[in-house]
Amino acid sequence: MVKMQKRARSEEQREARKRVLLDAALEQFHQHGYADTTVAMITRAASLSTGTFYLYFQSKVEIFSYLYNEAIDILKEDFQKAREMQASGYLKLLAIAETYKRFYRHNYAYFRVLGILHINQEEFHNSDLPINRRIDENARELLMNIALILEEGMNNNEFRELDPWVTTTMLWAMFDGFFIMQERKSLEFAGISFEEILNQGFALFSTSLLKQG
Amino acid sequence: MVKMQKRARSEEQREARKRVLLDAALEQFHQHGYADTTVAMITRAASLSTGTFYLYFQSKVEIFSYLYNEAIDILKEDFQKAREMQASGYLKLLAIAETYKRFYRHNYAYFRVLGILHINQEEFHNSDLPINRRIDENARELLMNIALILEEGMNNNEFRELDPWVTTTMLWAMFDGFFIMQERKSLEFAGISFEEILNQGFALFSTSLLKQG
Amino acid sequence: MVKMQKRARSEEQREARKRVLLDAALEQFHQHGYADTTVAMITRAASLSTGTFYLYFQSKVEIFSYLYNEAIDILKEDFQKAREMQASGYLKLLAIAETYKRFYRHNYAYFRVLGILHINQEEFHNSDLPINRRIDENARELLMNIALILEEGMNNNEFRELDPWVTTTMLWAMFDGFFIMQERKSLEFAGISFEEILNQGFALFSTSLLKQG
Amino acid sequence: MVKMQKRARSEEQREARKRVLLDAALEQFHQHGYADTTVAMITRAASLSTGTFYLYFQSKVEIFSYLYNEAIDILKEDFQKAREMQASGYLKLLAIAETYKRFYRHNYAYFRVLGILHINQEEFHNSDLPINRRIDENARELLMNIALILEEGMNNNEFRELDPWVTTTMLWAMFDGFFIMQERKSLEFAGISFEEILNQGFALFSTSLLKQG
DNA sequence: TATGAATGAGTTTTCATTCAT
DNA sequence: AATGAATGAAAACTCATTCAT
Repeated sequence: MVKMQKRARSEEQREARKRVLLDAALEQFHQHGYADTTVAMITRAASLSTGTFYLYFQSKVEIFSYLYNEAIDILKEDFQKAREMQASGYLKLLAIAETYKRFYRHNYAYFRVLGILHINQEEFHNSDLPINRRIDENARELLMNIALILEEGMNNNEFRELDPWVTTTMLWAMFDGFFIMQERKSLEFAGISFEEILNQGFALFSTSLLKQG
Repeated sequence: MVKMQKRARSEEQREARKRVLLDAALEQFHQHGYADTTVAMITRAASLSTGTFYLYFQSKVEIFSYLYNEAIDILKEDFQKAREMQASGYLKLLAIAETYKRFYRHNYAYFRVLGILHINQEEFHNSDLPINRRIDENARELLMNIALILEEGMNNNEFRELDPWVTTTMLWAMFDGFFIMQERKSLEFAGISFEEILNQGFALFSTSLLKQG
Repeated sequence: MVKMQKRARSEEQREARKRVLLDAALEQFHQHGYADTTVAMITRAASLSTGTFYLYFQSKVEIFSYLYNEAIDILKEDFQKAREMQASGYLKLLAIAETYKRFYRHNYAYFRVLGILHINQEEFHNSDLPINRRIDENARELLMNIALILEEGMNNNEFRELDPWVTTTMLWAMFDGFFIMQERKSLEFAGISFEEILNQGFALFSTSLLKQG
Repeated sequence: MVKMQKRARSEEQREARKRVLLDAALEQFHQHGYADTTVAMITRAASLSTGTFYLYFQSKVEIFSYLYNEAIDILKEDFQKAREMQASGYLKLLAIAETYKRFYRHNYAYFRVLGILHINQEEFHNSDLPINRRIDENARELLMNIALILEEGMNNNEFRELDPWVTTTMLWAMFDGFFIMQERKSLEFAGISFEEILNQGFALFSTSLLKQG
């Protein structure tokens, strides 16, 4: 019993430490990008030693993957809420768009993590971490929310008949594209705000989707 | 047609040698990605010495930028043709989509270069090469073709009234997203082909754009 | 006295390791000169890895600067003793000359470091290390000993009235010249020993300085 | 006969080219120091090609050696004049000092070459060029002028009896020291002008040398 | 468990010199 | 003889990861 508790406490501590490192990493990646963030920078920010890092994470890539996964978690939760709303498919999609905007405004560091992943892809391809499988799964679940909204809308005759999964993927790709544009400051350069482009994208997407104009 | 000598004396030969290096680099980047391609790998593939590389290019980033620029050139040429077609706006956009598919099928190495840029963004932000300005200009010209098609279509009452530049940017972002997806094998993972997603994207885009459903 | 462990944890051990590197560097610079000594050579001689070097010193220039500073330290200590002697100015200067000879005989590696600095000046001008400021200060203190001996001798009517600082500088320049000559083997070539020239120099200098011939 | 002339003319041309390269090199070394001057910089300044350089000089070291030798030539000529003056030994030495000052003022680029040699010694030690032997010989001749003045003065009972060659070497070392100091800006730092230190050095030297104070 | 010292592979770039033209 | 393109060795330094303490 006592032992159990001890274990529990230390497990708790372990999680707390992990959290500290994750937060520090998030901040550093946000500030300096992936390549220019060293493990030492993360641990310094977390007031821990370099070696400790490897007690909690296997590698620099791994901690990044965790953050990426968390980013998806954040989105997923809201996507789920959108899906479960009592409303038309159109409004649900609108809610998804809003979720994106919120995410951009209130979780900018996580938002950047999503962008950074694309930007340092190569590094991640080579790593074969279990977390990566979880990410894929998680991303699938995230997207499933959209796919279901689409499917439902089609069944309700609200949306046109399309392959829901292909359409979802396309939508997701579109968002990725927006992230990339934002990340490489192309939007800034073109004098277009992130929200503007997002709005436009959604407008086009939903217009096209709706059975009746 | 230029006979490859041991020394490139004429301007023509010089260009030929540059070409050899560019081709070698294209192949290496295609095979191993940017970070994992060393200058030595490029010169070895070109049967030249390391030092020679720096006779023709300032740095590894620069040669990549040239390739990127060439990729845009390839697209631009066809975009321009699409724009100058005697056809409806819809068909012109279709031609643009076809161009993309062709590019993907016949210029896969260049296609990857476009993807790689996004992926190694950080590296490129810091470099302040003249070529980068040219790239920006080139990309603008490329996109201008789309913007003009859109504008024309709007004037002809074929397309709905939208901000052409925002819409173009959005379209471009969507394509970037497709590149990224392809690059990180997400499509493969989802069991969707690149062409399929591209078709879908265009279908959605044009459907939404056309005044009459 | 500090037992050499695989890891230098204490400050003391850290200093010991620094010492090992300094000694290795001293030996290598002595053997091969500055330019022809690589960091790898130093660490190999110290049985450490390249990376470790940069744990203790910022750069190759820096470790050299430290050695240079130590060379001055060695001289300074003896210069100070000479200045504090209970003796005439003449004898004090003689003691200084002796110090030089001892330095040459017993600290030849350090002696060469002094010569090498002159020889690789350019390299050092560009580096803006904190140690360099310390060196300047240290050199000033070293010379101050001579200046004070001169000043005292002038006050005592033992030496002729001259600007002590200019005279000190001149004396120091003369020594530098001897170092250089030795370094470039000119003396050897002329069939003159270092001690001989040193004696002669001091003889001339002091003769001229003394009020009464 | 015609052939002879042709030969003569081309020999002349050869010398002219060499001169152009030497002048260009002198300027470049003066401006950027030895290490930071590339062969390409020299040939560019001479409006010639890199390869041509090696038609006239064996290496970068060699051209430097030639310049060094020329610097000695310039001094030697005036030293000789000083020696041949109808005047006391003291005045002759004074003339030598004046020569030095003139050299410093009017041939500063050459002056720096003398300083640079000391500063890049290592590089020169390894090279075993014939010119180096000539330099040694030339330097010997240069110094011989001083040695002869000293010897003559001793014979005339004007100077004290000393080993002329050792004394000359010492004087030369002293000058080298002044060059070094100037080169590394130590004098500037100490607030002492080159001429001041030179005066002081000569004053001390001659005072000590003269039989009667 | 925590620490942080040690490791060492890995890569860009320069430039004196050579040599094909 | 002149050119300038080609060569390729060489070296400092970083940083993710390991491992002695």
